[in-house]
Amino acid sequence: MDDQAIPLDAETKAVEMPDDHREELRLWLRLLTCTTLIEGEVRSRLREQFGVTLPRFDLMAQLDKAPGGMTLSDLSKRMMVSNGNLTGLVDRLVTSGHVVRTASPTDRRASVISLTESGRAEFRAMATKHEHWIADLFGDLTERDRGELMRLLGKTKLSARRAIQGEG
Amino acid sequence: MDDQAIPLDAETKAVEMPDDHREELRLWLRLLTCTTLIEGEVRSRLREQFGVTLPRFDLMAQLDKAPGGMTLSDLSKRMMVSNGNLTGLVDRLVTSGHVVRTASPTDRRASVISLTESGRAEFRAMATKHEHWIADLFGDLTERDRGELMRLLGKTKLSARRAIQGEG
DNA sequence: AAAAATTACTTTAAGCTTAAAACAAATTGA
DNA sequence: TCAATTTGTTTTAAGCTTAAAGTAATTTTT
Repeated sequence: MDDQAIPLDAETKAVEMPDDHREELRLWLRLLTCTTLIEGEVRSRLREQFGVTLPRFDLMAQLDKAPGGMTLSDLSKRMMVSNGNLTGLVDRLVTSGHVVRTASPTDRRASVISLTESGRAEFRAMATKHEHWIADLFGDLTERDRGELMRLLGKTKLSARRAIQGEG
Repeated sequence: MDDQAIPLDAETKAVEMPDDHREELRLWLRLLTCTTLIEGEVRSRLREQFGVTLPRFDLMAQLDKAPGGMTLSDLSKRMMVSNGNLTGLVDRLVTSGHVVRTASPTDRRASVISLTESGRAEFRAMATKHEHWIADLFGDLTERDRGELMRLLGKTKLSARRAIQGEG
């Protein structure tokens, strides 16, 4: 094998070096930047225009999709946050009148959380605006871009899950 | 123009309805899911294997790239977090001996934050592992996938910035 | 040079978030 | 059946995060 000290250009280097993963790192940082950027803007607009926090909005969004309500465990899985986190979040939303806790008829440990009528109405108004903000934030992507990004993120999601399951 | 009440299938609907942005919403939620998934796993491994939190790691990563140190404002811009947040984060890292504050020679308001020797050594060890984790998490994407995802996220970043600047 | 505006940072209050420990109810297994 | 395990939730302690208000130093404007 030819192993002489021939200078390599950047392209070649990336291929030749067995353990260089700077490219994946840059990809991850860019993904993180996009999310942080958009999330921050959404958070800011929700606060300014509706006086609501993003976690509260996210929780109400989950409940809006489940007319019969959800348990804390369901919410925890869907929202990918800890159970303990939800206890406090739900408490505050109960206090503000957006959601109610109902004893589960089938499981005495669990309670079912649902939107109140006013909570649902308030959420729907916010959700409409929210959807427009998102459309605007992604507005410079073509339909083709969006489809392709969707596909690649789907693949990324599966890859991450595989890596997580494999180790955990 | 033919404007009769002909039933539309889902495909046609998406095209015909002027104000439906569910597709962008789904894209955003998927982006968020990917980030949350990966971030959670990285956070968990950093804690288990090194007893360090993700924000501490992120801060050290910024300082490692700036041998001369950085001011809080620099860090704030780079990390996209508030100034007040950094004050506490830096305080804790000073206490644990990972970073030092030095009075800025040119600006009496500012202090320069830099890694200590041991802080840098510790970070480098973590960073090596971290890079492998990321490579593994993105491991099922081909080189072509990664390039394409990088490009689309770049476009997304610009689009979001445009939408934010335009309103702000 | 003095006033006005900006910049760098800290403090505060409130809320978010997690991990870990605890508890009770439900399920599984012997 | 009864013990062991799992599941649903809460509590606790610590740390993260933000927005807003405040302080001090610097820069810009007049």
